[in-house]
Amino acid sequence: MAEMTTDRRLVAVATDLLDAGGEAAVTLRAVGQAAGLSHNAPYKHFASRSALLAAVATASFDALTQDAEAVHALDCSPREKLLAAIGLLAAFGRQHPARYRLLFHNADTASAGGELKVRAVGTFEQFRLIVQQCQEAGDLPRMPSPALTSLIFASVVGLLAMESNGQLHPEKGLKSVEASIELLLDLLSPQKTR
Amino acid sequence: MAEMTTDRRLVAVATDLLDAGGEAAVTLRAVGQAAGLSHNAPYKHFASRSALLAAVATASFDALTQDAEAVHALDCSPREKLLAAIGLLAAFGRQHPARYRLLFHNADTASAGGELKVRAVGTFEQFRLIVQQCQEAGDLPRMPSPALTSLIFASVVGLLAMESNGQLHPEKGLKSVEASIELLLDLLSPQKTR
DNA sequence: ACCTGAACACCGTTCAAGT
DNA sequence: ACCTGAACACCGTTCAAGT
Repeated sequence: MAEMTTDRRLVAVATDLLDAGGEAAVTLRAVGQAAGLSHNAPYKHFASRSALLAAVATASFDALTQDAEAVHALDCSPREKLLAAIGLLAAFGRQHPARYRLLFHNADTASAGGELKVRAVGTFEQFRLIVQQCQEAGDLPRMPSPALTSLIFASVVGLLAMESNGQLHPEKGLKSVEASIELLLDLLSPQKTR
Repeated sequence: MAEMTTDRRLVAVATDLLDAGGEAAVTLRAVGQAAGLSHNAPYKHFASRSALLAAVATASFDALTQDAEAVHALDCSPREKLLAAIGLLAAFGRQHPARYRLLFHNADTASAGGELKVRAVGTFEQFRLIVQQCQEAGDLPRMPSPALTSLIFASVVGLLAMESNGQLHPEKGLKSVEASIELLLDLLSPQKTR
């Protein structure tokens, strides 16, 4: 921890600022100061503020992928794995809303390519492997796993967006993210016995 | 058109700037100038930049609701209505990505209440009415319509987010937003005969 | 009631130096 | 190679005036 390249420290500091105060709080001046450097030092490691945020996103996708891999390695039923992986994403979105937005609802992230895109695909791939296991166990319909995974993944992303937007009103019959996803999985299940 | 209160003109100008150049382009100086006023005039009508953007969001939810009402009044099958309403949302997200983000993925919009929240609920309600018709026609499972609507609505929102993020790769077997939604509706359909 | 202009404290970014 | 400090052109916001 103590021995960290300046690049990594800048990314870590920017991540903390993002989590603590939202995207507006990630100013290069604040990043520099928190890293014990001048307001200008970030430019020696990143081409721009956007590039720094892209590095934050890349690292976050990586962390998310690692967590999903850990879930994949868990010794439990595929359906439980899938729910755990979804819970992972939900927890991330709730605990770090600004960072979650950077990963899934940001224009710059969207138009980025290279390393960032590769890492995002990696996160998705972990989910796909778990969905595939669910299919093999008969918990989800037999069909190409990428199409099914993107549908389930999108549902989670959309539900989290609605929750974060305060558009999921339990008092009006709208279920929580978790309950909605369980409902979806039940409706998709080939044996509708649950 | 020519006779417009200053409030409305400011909202219209801000909307155009948002659509044309993204959220960063909506500066109060640019808004004032485009409206033929000083950079300071917006403050006489809106408490802050956030308040102006909230007014933009409110008006956009309104327009979206009106369009959905028009679809609801269409003379076609419920399923076609639902697909048309979803197409409406998809077209909006693709044609005005920055404004779409303001409506569905913005922290300030999320924490807003009052008029803005009311309008957002109005948009959702139009979708719910159409979903309910689908249920009555036997195209969707019988269950409380709010829970089913939020699930379908969230899927659309999430798929659009993934598409906009470039995370929907057709070459990798991930279907388009429209194809994914049709897949979802087919999987949800009580009579799996389609 | 509605608008303007100057001013303040910020920002991202650039550039000429420093070690 | 890595960092600093001054400077530039922006911003949101405030405030004292103007009509």
